[in-house]
Amino acid sequence: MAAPVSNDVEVAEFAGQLFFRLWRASHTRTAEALDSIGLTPARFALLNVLGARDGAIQQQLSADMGIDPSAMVKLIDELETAGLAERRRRPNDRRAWEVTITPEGRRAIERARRCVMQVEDEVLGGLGAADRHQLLTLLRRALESAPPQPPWRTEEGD
Amino acid sequence: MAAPVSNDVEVAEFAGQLFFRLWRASHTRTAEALDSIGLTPARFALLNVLGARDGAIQQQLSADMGIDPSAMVKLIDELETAGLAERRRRPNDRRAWEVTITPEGRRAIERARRCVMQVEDEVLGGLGAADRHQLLTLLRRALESAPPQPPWRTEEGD
DNA sequence: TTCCTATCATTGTTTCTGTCAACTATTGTG
DNA sequence: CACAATAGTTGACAGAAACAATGATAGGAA
Repeated sequence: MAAPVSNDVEVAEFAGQLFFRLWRASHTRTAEALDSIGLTPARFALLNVLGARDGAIQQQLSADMGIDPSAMVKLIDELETAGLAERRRRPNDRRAWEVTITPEGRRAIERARRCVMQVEDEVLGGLGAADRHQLLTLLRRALESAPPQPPWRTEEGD
Repeated sequence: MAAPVSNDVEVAEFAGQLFFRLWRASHTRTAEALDSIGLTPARFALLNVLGARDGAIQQQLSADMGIDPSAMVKLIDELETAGLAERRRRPNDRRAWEVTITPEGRRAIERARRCVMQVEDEVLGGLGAADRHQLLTLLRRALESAPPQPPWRTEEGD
């Protein structure tokens, strides 16, 4: 068994590489933590979007998350099977399905958020509270001004 | 034709999601930019490592980059085919291959770095110089203290 | 109305990538 | 010498993602 890889910053000098390594560290741990409550990073990401965009149709959801509509189908299937979300026909347009979050889905969000915040504590643990807040602020500002993405593939939520 | 997806920060409230979205924005643009000089993000990442770890054997390189040894084989093959790197047997241990960067490889690094820095200007363009420096500093510090990764899969360099 | 086109969701297909196990060659060790 | 360990390589396999095709519905034009 090989020794764990060190997070060598010296060779990861570009922002993109830093983003990737931090995302990877966060993603792995998040996947492990969410697994205990039957979620995946992608499912949690969708639940999170539903928490703010409840009742949106699938097209809007896939656009919001930046994933392919066909990937959204599978994701919603998973949530529906788990009883965390439901489809219902949009009254005025029977082509579209509005996706709503169930009460159990809301409870799952709360549990999942605690998991994810704990992971975030681990990943960003080396930073003090002020630095951490500053980092989050800068990340959000950078993202706001970053060039928009093409209508995209599958998102790995966290 | 679907409209470009907005980088909606409101629903991406966790650090992992922000890392992912910023990495994705950076990665796509970097791939496009590097394509014009026959490179990929992964090849560039390896070239970059070779610039600092010239003469290292493949095992060390794959550990440094956090990718599988078998993935490293293919990556080096690509660089060798392009004349940017070379394998040579380690004198004392004929099992191991030392990987060295060629002069052309060094020139490729320079060209590639200009491409990548230009992309970084686009992605982080919304931040002022001071904020940008601050962000990079915080990212490096976070990565240094983040929990080490298991001996991992393929890295998407930038 | 009827026809044509566009939209929403879904399915299936194809392609690609990473993961893993096996294999060769070489080294070190009892 | 026999045996285990290491470096690299190969090929098979599984999973994911992108894309095209389909069915159902809506809206507009003749």
